[in-house]
Amino acid sequence: MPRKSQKAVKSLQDLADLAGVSRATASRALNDSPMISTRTKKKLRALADKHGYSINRQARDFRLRRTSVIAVVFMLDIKSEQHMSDPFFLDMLGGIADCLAEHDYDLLLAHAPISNVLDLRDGRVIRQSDGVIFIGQGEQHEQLNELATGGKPIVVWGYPVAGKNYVVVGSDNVGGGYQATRHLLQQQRRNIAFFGNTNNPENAARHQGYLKALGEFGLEADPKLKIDVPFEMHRAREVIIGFVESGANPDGVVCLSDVMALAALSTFQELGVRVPDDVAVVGYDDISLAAYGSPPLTTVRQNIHQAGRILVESVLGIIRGGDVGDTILASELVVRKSSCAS
Amino acid sequence: MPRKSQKAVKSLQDLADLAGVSRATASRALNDSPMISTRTKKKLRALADKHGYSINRQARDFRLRRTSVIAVVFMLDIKSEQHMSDPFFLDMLGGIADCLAEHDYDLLLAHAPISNVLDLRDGRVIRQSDGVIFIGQGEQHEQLNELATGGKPIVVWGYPVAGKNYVVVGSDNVGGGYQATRHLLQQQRRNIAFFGNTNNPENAARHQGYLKALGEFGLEADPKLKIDVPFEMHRAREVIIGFVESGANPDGVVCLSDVMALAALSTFQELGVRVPDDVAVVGYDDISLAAYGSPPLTTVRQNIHQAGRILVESVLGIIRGGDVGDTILASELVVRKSSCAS
DNA sequence: GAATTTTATGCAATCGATTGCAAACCCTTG
DNA sequence: CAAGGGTTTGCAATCGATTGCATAAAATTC
Repeated sequence: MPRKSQKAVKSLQDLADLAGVSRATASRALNDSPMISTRTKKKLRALADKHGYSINRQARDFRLRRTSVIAVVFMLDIKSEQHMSDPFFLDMLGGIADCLAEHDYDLLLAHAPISNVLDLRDGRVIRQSDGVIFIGQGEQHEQLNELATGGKPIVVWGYPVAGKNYVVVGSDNVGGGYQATRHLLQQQRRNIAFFGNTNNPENAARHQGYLKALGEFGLEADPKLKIDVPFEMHRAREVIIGFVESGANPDGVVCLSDVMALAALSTFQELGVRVPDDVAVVGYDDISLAAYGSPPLTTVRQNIHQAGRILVESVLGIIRGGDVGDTILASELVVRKSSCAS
Repeated sequence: MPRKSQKAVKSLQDLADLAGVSRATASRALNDSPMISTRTKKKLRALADKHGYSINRQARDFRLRRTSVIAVVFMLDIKSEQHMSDPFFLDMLGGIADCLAEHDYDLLLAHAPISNVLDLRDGRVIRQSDGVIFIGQGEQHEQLNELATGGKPIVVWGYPVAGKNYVVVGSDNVGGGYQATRHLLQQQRRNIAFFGNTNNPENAARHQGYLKALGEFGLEADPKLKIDVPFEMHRAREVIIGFVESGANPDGVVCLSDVMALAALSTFQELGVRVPDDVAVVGYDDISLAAYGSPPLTTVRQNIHQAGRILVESVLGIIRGGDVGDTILASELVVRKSSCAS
């Protein structure tokens, strides 16, 4: 350990004084400007090291009129009651946080339910960030479109909609819904229910995949088998109980999330409906708990962690002025032995 | 909608010009300074409203030499492999985020595994925040102590240790471990295992509660029944398989988290050990999935969301210069019918 | 050695707020 | 009406960096 210096070197000025140069030179030296001689650079770097000087990012960002903050907004739909405690969100958040950290950006989390994203314009999320990542489109496609035209870099996790002018990162939801449904059909199941709210583009696409699979097997969807199950477990349970007691009798269920599927599994068993004998269940997301349900859950995996990284790369791309296009990731059916009879 | 003004009012100076006063007066008016007459205040407020002016927090914070940021560090122990995807973390994060937002603070998330918290001193977490919340003490009691003496406001979620000089918020871990164990003992179970790593104060306290309960029933702990199960599901499974195959034969298990308990449940069943007939399992945390395992999980509930809020109030209290003491929240056993025979 | 080019450094304005102190204003009152 | 007191307001420095432009120093050429 080097001897402690007389007084802390807190600002660039302190450092410059110590080196006998001006603040300007110190700044340029540390930023590796070509205007500065190698000798001076070396000297200043060494001095900075020795005295533990590190730049005041707040001051720098202030001067450069930027924030080094990316806001992340979880579009929790109040009606469908998806919680931020859905492990899906955390996986994604993890990917985002990792990638932002690598690029030296901060993460500002907004998690309150947002009834209208345009309201964000007056708040910190928009004004005090360099860009925003929205997780989910909700039913606010129009508003997102308007926000995007406001000049703030925006990227949305969801599904491309005709006429959008914001950047989308998403997974192949049609394919996911299709694979899940076909898997059930291949087991000779013919009364396949669809659990979940489809009033946002992402979920609508999965439903489209569901219809496509049914079509290939020459089936028509039974509207009674499509119900709007909330994402929250306790409320999901209530709805599913109502569904079963109303006499519905599916032999397969495609769910919009694993949490929902786990609730379904548990509720069916509670009601004496055997899984997978009477009804097979397929989930979505492949959260880590999926493998540990009983029975373990067959589900559609999206690479959420990677998705988080791509979201970040996309906003940063826009900030840098690049021409950023949409990204659609593959979905993959993960078959586990028991939630669907093999 | 009022007609758009000629040019955007972006800075205080713009607003002051518009009102025909100086920047200083505008600043004081918006901050409700007693130096300013009511008439001037009203005028400036109205003008600010009308032209959609809102203060530049970055500039203000810069001037006031503060950041309005509280950092949250999850002390993920590499060895025990607890993930941030443990729902426990998200619940707590939710409480923290809510409360910070109410106080107009930002949240900076640090989630990488931290091998030595003192390393944080050079990073943004410490330098660019007004205070830090640590979730968990890990094995770094000493380092936390040193950090706390560095003058940065710090609050730790964990369990009070003798000689600490940082503020702790935690729950009654001794009581939690005690209740869980006693519950099993009351069902005439006598070979009760303890799953999880106890090398941090929080978990050690739970183990102490476990020992206390055994003692009250005149039992001694069997060291073979205490094993170091990782928090991560897949790894937990491996360890539990090893445990059972080595001939261990507990009739009850106290786990350090629900995720671990769910892994235990599933692994036992996979191995043909019946739950709760052969072995009863108690978890910790009462995550929302706990009620939906099969069988549903008996567990110790901590009010995590509230804990998050208290953590925030505590750091802010320290920042304001208050005299902040520790907080210990109650733990409550939640008995569900099946993971332990009633 | 003087003139010219190249390279390295410094001066000072700037970003948008806050605040101590001085100055201007408005009332009373003698 | 001038002096004295209380109320409002403005001036200008400040926080810690970046950067265009001017200038100084060094290197090159004649």
